[in-house]
Amino acid sequence: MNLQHLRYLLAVSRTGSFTRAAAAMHVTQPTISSGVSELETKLGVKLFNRGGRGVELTMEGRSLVNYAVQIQDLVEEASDLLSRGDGGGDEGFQFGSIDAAVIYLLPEILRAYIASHPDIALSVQVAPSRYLADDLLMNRSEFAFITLPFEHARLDTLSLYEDRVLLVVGSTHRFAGRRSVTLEDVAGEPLILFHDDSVSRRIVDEKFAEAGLSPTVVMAMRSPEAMRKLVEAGVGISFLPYLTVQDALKSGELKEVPVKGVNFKREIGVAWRKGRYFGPAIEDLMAAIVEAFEKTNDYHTLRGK
Amino acid sequence: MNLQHLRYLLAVSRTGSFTRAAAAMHVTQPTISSGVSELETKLGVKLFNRGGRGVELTMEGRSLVNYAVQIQDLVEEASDLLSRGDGGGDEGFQFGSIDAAVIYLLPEILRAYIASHPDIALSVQVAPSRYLADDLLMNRSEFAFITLPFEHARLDTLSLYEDRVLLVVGSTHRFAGRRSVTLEDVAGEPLILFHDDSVSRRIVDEKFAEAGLSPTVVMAMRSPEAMRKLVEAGVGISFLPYLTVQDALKSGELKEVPVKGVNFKREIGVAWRKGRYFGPAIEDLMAAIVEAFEKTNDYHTLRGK
DNA sequence: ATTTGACATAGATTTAATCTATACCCACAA
DNA sequence: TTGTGGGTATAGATTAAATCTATGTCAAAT
Repeated sequence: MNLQHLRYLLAVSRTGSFTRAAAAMHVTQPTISSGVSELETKLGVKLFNRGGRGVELTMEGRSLVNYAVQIQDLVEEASDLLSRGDGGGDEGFQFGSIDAAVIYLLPEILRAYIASHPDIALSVQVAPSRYLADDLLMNRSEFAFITLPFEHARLDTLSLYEDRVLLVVGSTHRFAGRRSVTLEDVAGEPLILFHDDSVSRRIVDEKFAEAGLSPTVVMAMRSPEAMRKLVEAGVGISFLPYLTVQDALKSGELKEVPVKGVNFKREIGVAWRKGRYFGPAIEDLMAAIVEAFEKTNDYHTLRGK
Repeated sequence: MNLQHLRYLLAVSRTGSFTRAAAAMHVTQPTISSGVSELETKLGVKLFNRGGRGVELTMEGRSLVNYAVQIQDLVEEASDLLSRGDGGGDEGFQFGSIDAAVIYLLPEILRAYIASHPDIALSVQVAPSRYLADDLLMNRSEFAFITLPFEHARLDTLSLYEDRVLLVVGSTHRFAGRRSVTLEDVAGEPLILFHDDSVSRRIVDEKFAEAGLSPTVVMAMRSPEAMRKLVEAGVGISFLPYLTVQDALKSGELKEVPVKGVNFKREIGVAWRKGRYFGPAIEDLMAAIVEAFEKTNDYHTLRGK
């Protein structure tokens, strides 16, 4: 398969005919015929149903067209970028992070990096893990701090930090003084949890399911800050990562209550596109990060160096 | 530029040498040389700095490598899909929607569609507009209901429905009986607004900025349902789309208060990847949608048919 | 049945990719 | 400096691929 084949495929799908596609591509009709039929042979599927009056795409043809459009767009975008001359991008880059990491894990590392790289403009995108993964896949960010485990065929991940997920209640809640509670106790309370597309939520759901319990979820949200406020206000109780509630625990606005037989954990790590080539500015930051978390060796192993 | 060129580029970037890349690709070294130099000529940029001891990527080279990896992945994914034989996908598809649309605009259309297409399994992804756009671009969904205006070079959009955005307050709030309030009045109240990556939020922010006011935003969220609950509970007041609060207004749990000189609107529409080829099952649903909103002609114009 | 508008096939021709052989370049060491 | 080794560039021959011209075949419409 090559790009020419895909161009012919698209021309035929647009025009609905080999002959008209040939005219549009400024080649002769047999050229289109053999191009398409070579594609069909290579892939082992029929792409068009030939009729006496033009052709129409098969199911498989449609699938391939949808890929071909994407591939062509990428090729065009790449050529445009480089031909225009601003293909460097030495002056800054963007990375992604879940809010917990950017608030509690990164400040010191970033401070040092910015001090030693005054000419590099950093841009941080804060969002939930699954959206950061899209940014990575679409080249909108270089790497991202996300919640693990996060399996994706095109991403490499490296775990950096393990965080406990605690049951927290408002300081006036009736659980506030308890030495511990059971999972049954928790299931009977109004719960404020992460949305069900989040890793932290999945961990909690699994435990309830194991125990055969169905908790009462009164609100599902994506922002731990908002959840913390609602728990403090007594709207419900919640499972939140230690990082996001440590200050509220110290100040006494929230109370941790151990849950018998339950020990929730989540990992925070860094993810990047497999095979991605980092420039020196980015490689420096990655080095600082993996050093801060003492994962330098793991990182080099993953990057194959 | 063709796929072979990109393969050579990647091989050189991996091995750090034309000679080793040649060995890895089972061709001779001059083949790599001419392939790379042809790429460089076509694009008008130098991709590698040649030194006496191997080569290293330039800035532009790195950019192109990052595209090349993506392009190769797509090509591979497409071939795998079709070669494996399950390239059809006639039995169902996924589309995206913001929650307001799926709750208030679509039920009747979907009911009719499912009745007439019993063998098609629909899957709906509910998320904010910007994330739905990613799903479209990455071929994870066929089309999506999003908030407009939403400009993107690779997406076509069609506006379907215009929705008013209202100031709503809890039934016991001191604004509840007022005939109208001013924007200044609103700026002094605790406000619960959408996150600042949402279209509806942007509309509101712009109006405040025009008037030179800086409102007190006590909470920013993505879920209008959660926002509605908080407004009903008296935590603050909010600007919410009519669609999402119509029931609460009728039941009296919320009150609308007109704001002098302000008339917020947002549009809901459908978006899809430019040039995307819909199968008959999808085309049927699109037809039902554009007919329900009386946009059939606009749709055909956009699709060029 | 015949005509017409299309796609398929064969063989010649042009074009592009690749190979062999050799020239050249740079860093490093004597 | 001057050779030497590891590495890339260039030329010309060769092979493979893409495309063209000419013609065959098929299916729908009349």
